[in-house]
Amino acid sequence: MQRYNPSEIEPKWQKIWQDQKANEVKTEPSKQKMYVSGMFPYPSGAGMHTGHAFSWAVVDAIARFHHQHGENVLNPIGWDTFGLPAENYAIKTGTSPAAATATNIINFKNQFIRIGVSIDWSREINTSDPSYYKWTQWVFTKLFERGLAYQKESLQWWCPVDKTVLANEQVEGGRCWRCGSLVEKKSMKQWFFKITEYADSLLDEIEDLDWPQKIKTAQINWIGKSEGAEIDFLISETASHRESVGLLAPADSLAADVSSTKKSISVFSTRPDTMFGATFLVLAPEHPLALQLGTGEFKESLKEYVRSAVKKSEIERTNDTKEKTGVFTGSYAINPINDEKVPIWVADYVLGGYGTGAVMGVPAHDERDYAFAEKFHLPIVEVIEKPADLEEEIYHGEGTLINSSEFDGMQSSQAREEIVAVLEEKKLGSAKTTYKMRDWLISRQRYWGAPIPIIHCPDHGAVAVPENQLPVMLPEIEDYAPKGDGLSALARAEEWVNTPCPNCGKPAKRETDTMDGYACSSWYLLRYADPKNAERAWDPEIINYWNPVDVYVGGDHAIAHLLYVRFWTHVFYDMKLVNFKEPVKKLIYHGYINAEDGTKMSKSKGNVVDPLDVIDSGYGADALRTYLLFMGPIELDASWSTKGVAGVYRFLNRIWTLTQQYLESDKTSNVNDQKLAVALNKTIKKVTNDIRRQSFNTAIAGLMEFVNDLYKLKLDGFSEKGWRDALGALTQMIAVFAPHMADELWTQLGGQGLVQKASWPKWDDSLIVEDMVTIAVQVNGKLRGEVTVEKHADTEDIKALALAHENVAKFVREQKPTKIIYVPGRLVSIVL
RNA sequence: GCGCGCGUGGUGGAAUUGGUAGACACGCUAGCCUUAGGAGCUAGUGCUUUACGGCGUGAAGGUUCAAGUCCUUUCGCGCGCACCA
Repeated sequence: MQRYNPSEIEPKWQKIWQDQKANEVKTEPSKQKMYVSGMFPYPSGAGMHTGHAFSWAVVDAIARFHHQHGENVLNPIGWDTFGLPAENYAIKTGTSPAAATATNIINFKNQFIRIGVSIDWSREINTSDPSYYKWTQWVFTKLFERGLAYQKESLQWWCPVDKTVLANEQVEGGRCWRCGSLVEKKSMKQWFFKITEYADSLLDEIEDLDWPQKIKTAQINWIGKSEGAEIDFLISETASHRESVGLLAPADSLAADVSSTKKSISVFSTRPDTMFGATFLVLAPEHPLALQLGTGEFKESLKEYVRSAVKKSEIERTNDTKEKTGVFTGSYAINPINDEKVPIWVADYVLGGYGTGAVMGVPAHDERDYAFAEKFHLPIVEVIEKPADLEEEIYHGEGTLINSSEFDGMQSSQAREEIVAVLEEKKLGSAKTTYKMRDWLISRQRYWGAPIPIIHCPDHGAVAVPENQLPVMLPEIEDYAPKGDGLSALARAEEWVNTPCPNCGKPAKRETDTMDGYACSSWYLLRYADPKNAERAWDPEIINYWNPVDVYVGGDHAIAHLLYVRFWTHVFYDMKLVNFKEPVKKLIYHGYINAEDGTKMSKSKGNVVDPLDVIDSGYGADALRTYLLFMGPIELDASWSTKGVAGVYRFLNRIWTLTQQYLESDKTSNVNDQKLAVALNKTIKKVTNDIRRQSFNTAIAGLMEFVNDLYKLKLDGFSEKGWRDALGALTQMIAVFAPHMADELWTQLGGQGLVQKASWPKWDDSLIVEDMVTIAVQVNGKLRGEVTVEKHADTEDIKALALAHENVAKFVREQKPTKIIYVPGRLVSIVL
């Protein structure tokens, strides 16, 4: 008997799939399409890890399942190759990032082939290939045309180690997402994408996405919409007249929307209804007016405070959240609702980057303002009636207004609108919505990225490189390292930098920053559908057939990538380049595979499981993939278990052995055919439905159960037809998880062509219900027995049978049941 | 602090709409078999009890004939955001 030997059959079938181009698909609008993709990998030198294997075990199970349903399945792959690791490696070793990337791609591609994923290799894309980044640059120029790409001087996150700026989304807990060093704030002129203009649009569509709730919530929180009002507090002349001229100098750094000519400070508040309780103003240390408001004796301490606060890292400032610090400026402002004079303070608990960088302090109804007022002995005025049973000092809920002159007695929700109306009339405020999300900072002072296609002309300013001059090729250079002067290595490629202005032909200079790698990954899901198009980024007709992606699989990038890709698609929709707003219908966000001890796999701990080692050690790719999906629900984190792989291998081996036994035996009988039919139809139904809802672990459990049944039933025998139906369907179903073995067994069983070309087995519901069904019997909610009845038995007969049951009768005794409930096919509940 | 999710055997987990809790697998125990292989096969395995039975889904209440599932309170864990006004 032939033994199950994955190391022999897996390479054999991988070659056949390659030779037959088995997974290449064409755009055929008449056919039902299915587009499934994993998040394309960054091909690192270390090779594929278990996370990749897991992602693509999921992707491939879905792809193959739909393929077997006769759908036109697109399962592409590409390489996300721009970025810091390749560049840092290049700097360290002196090889070019392009060369290192090319080697890594070959390596990764071989590894993907070895796990047997049904990828359409004709659609492979690579973001650092000029034929790809030409179109990334083209998108940039389109955004620029629409005013969605712009340059601005502002304070930005700067990674001192990688010597580049970072987007907000790339700063994790105050640290660089790549190297983990503490980031700093640096004022630089940078390129941005105006994602804030799409904040509402992105927010509106979230609800309808078939995405995990936690990702949707994370995005909603990140966008952070809050509705309220912007309110102007006039600076009191009496306190600051001596400084008035100097005070009104234009803002120099942070863009707070303070119109200095109006001599006022704007604050943002979601609670204008509490305005009568605003007893002070607080400015962020970064606020453009902060220093200028200093008067007399307060000037020095203010200067000192601002200097140290701005220097402090964001981490330091947020870590000591308990103790509030701040200084009085010596100036006052007028509360526009009651004309009260309130002191202006500067404190670092107010953030420079949110709202206007200034707040009105309402200590009675805000915990932070309360802590601040307590510490500095500022007046606390209650303006919303506190519920009687509330024990805390501060009430931040809604309620009835008090101490608010003509608004007394009004409900806060109504007062909010009326107070804003009054302010609007006085031209001292208006309703306003703010967002936590900032514009997407996309320039990087690094070499290994798509050059920003802009030429700076002395006469015309920033000019987009015309489409016929794209791509702006990355020049070959010797030294890739950034020098920390805020310029990328490209700035030193003089021949490349100096170029005529596309408008006037006069000498001009290229932009030397490159684009954030996330720009490249914001449209690749479109390019897969039309990967070879040299005329344009994509043909809308093709994209509108394949896209949006039906199922997108990944375990990372909850905010950054998954928000950016939505943003670009919304823009493309507005540009009429696609006919859908959302790029991804269903998102599967799977968990991590941890090491055997439950901790994160890491090279330094030496607990990394290399998927290729698992394959090579003899278990094979089929066992690896099946095990990864059997570990548990895919959205949960799981810990690797070597014993677990062995168990799944044993299961595959049992299928193999059973098939060989059938092929070698000549004895047939049909004693168990009926039981077999029941088990088979049940299994097909369960496995089909489980795979549909991505419950792979239970689908595999169902197949295991079926195989166990086959072993038990075969002893007495099946007919030839019984065997063929069972093994044929089993092979087709296991193909989703263990495709190599499936094709091998399918061929041995005499199947024509590849398993995936045969249509998925169907079940017959009428065959699932056995003639006799077991009904549980409960007395007062406790299980007391079981009765076996015919499937169409009469309800009254079943109830009678239940009461007659020996053990049941023992518990019922003389008592007369008050109620007998029958749940068809399941149980009888007797209530005494 | 706010938001989201989760608590089930020795372990990973199952129970799709309230209807026999613990499927399937790992581990463990016993037996059989052997061309000693990463074997294979068979049976058993929630806790407790000699048994009948009793108890069991983080804890405490509640709704119901019936609750892992629904409601209230509470404890613990994980993730995301975090002085966002």
